[in-house]
Amino acid sequence: MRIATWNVNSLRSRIDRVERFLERHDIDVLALQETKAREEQLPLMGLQSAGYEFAYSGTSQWNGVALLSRVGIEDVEVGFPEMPGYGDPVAPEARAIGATCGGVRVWSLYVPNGRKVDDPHYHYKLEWLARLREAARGWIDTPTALVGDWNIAPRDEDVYDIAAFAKDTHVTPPERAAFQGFLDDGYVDVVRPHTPGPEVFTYWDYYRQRFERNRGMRIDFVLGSPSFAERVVHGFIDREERAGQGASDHAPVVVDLD
DNA sequence: ATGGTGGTCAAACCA
Repeated sequence: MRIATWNVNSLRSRIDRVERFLERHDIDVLALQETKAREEQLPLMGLQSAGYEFAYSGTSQWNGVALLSRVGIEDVEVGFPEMPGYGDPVAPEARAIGATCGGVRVWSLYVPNGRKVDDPHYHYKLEWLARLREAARGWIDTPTALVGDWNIAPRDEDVYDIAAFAKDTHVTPPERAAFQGFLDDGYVDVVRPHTPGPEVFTYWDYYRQRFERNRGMRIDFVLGSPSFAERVVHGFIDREERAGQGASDHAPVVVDLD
């Protein structure tokens, strides 16, 4: 079984790329983030005729998470839809959708963007991660994958120039500690062992030819529970998907299970 | 400190 995650930065504007990606890599389950549409706006006919079922949660033009599966999709659950108190048009959205696909629990995650250190969104991000971790502890003994855009670069080598991020989110100790918490609980970054070397990125900003210069960040991850991780035989980042006209700013991340 | 590009939806906000 082959599972992928991709921050697609608008599903409608990239539906052709999504369909080609699924076909090119023979994907069974695809977790999407930043779908940027209400469910009724989504162009699903081609995907349905290709045999994919769909679970979606998105209430505005921003964000939105989805799961596509051609190996079944059961017990769909929307996670963390609302954390009151921020009075923010973005925060009330659901940022996680989970389903059991082919016997594996997959959570498509869009971890909040903290914007600036100490911005209310930054604190919201940390709080959201703490709540996710609490829930994820309960899933550790089942085959579970927490996949998606974590908006955290866990190591210095996960950004193109750590000095350039001195005052930025994504690399602060509290964010990294939040990410490490999942590892401490037993989740495993199942892709990194298959992508050796520093500066192996999943995201490159659209500006200033960051992709062409490989000035990127590694912020998209597949964290597997032990019973998931032990089934992973391969993983890779589809860097080619970031190239050319009409690319998302994120590349898909793919894992193979036995 | 700002601005660079791209998406949504047609001004301003988000990444």
